[in-house]
Amino acid sequence: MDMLDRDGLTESEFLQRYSPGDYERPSVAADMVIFTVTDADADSYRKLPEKELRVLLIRRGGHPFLGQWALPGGFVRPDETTEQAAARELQEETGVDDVYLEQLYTFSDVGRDPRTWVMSCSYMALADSSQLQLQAGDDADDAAWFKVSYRLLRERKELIDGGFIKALQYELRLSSGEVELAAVVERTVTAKPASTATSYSIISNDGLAFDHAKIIAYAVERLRGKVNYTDIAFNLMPKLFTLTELQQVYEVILDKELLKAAFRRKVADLVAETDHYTENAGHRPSRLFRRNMEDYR
Amino acid sequence: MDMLDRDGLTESEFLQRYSPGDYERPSVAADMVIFTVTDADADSYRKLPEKELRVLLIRRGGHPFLGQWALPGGFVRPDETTEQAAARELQEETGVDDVYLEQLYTFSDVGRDPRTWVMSCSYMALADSSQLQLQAGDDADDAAWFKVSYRLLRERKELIDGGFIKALQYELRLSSGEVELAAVVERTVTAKPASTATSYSIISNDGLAFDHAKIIAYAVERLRGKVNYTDIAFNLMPKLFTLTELQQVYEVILDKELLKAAFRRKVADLVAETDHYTENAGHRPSRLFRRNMEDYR
DNA sequence: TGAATAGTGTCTTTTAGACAGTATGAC
DNA sequence: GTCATACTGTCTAAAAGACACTATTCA
Repeated sequence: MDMLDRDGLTESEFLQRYSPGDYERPSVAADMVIFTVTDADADSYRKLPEKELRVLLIRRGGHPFLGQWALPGGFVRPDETTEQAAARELQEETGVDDVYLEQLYTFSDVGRDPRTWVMSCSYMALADSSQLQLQAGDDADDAAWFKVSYRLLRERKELIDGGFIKALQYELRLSSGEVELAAVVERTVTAKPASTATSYSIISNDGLAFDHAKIIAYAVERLRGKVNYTDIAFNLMPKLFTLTELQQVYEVILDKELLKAAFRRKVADLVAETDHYTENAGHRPSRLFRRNMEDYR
Repeated sequence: MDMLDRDGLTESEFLQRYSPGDYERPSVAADMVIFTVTDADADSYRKLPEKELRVLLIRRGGHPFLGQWALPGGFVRPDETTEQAAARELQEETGVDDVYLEQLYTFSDVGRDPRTWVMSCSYMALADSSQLQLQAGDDADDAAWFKVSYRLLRERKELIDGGFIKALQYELRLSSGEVELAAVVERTVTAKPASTATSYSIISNDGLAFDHAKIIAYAVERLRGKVNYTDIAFNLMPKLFTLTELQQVYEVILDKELLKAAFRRKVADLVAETDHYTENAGHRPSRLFRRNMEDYR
């Protein structure tokens, strides 16, 4: 390119002389909602264990939010993308690097970090629990996998002039052993004649650092939204699994029971059967399946 | 909170003494893909005009990418969210402030801005064209509304060890009067046994600044994805519209013809009929509808 | 009257929901 | 045989696709 600008400079001349101004810049953190699905303790050896959706949190060892629980994350460096920063943190926290990673949303509320101007570019990671070391307190950090519950608590709709406001409050409950965290997050849809806007806010929060309740709520909603029309759930499954296990994963994500026959029809093209079966259960063995890579939509 | 950290400080003491380190921070820009739908010139007064999906671009008056076309946007300031920055830029560029705004994705590729470290937090805005001044060259800037075409160009699938790579190339064409811009963007899905990853890359680019071809492609895909299961399209409609116009908007977004009867069934609950009709068309008048705000799902 | 669009009726196909039935291995 | 789960068959209901038909205005 040889175009000259107002000062008669070429692009390379311009770039050589360019110096960034000294206006303020934010720090950008990559924070991660790492989901996995684990087995609950079975009541009896004959019953199948229930599945639980879990998320990794880290107990803060310093101010601010000392003693509270936060999502794993860290600051993005100049030589990497936000995604690479997320993958790097994930590797450091969990020791795995080959997991599903999806950018969620960039949170930038003023004052969301009391120290300084920090934006959070958040990611959702999905990992098969059999590849993870699930023990808490692995690092010097106090890390733990929390069971996730996210349920509609209250619903309010109000008609306004030519539109409406709809507010949905969801209760987020996180539990790990003795530790119980809870928060209420509200999603508000404001529909006006010309435009519709959606906003999230934290109504109450007990034990979660920063605005991380909002980020986790956003992640659960994204996961629920995608589970039905994508094959995202397979990122939570081991290589071989039974169709009942796959259904349990869908159910624990959606917090809703599904009908077996309909579920099997729905996933029929997504899975491929193998010649392996489960063994030594107190009941009929189940065929093991793997993800079907051949005819992907 | 009166918890003390390792140094024996309370949270407020900690914050008072806190000083941000001098490590490098990125600039964060809010860039916007502003969509609207306009009428093409009708062949005959008796025929209905076709609809066109349009996006606002600004011709760069300085380096880098001098003379090329870029999305409107600007840097986020410390006292505002990325969304507020986007809304502010939108107001400055188009004079409207009551439009639909949705965060898309944060692009952070290293070197995406040749000057310095800049991330782009991108937004999609949807506006009713009757509220906009559609003339180009409104500001001192050279601004124009480009007709958007986004079509699948090539599809490639390759089976790899235990997984596959699927690459979809889309051609993005933007035209405004004599100006024609074109780019090819590839979406690559890499499915491995443990995880699936999706990435976007620019294959070719003629006339678009920065990585904005990728951002526009991402916006079109988001819009197409949401049009079928949300009421997002109403943000592109005037207060009163015919069902044929609504269908045309769906069709121009999806780049696909829809069946009239099925379409009307689908949107039946989303619209409310009025007692007004179109007038002076060269054919039977059409009932005007408005968006139904009463029974929102 | 005819060109062009508005709007409806109905048949078929597909998909989802519901539920009952049979099958099988460990004890 | 019994328990618990595996797996299948089939009826019904709802949604989507396809297409033809009638209705209405204006030049």
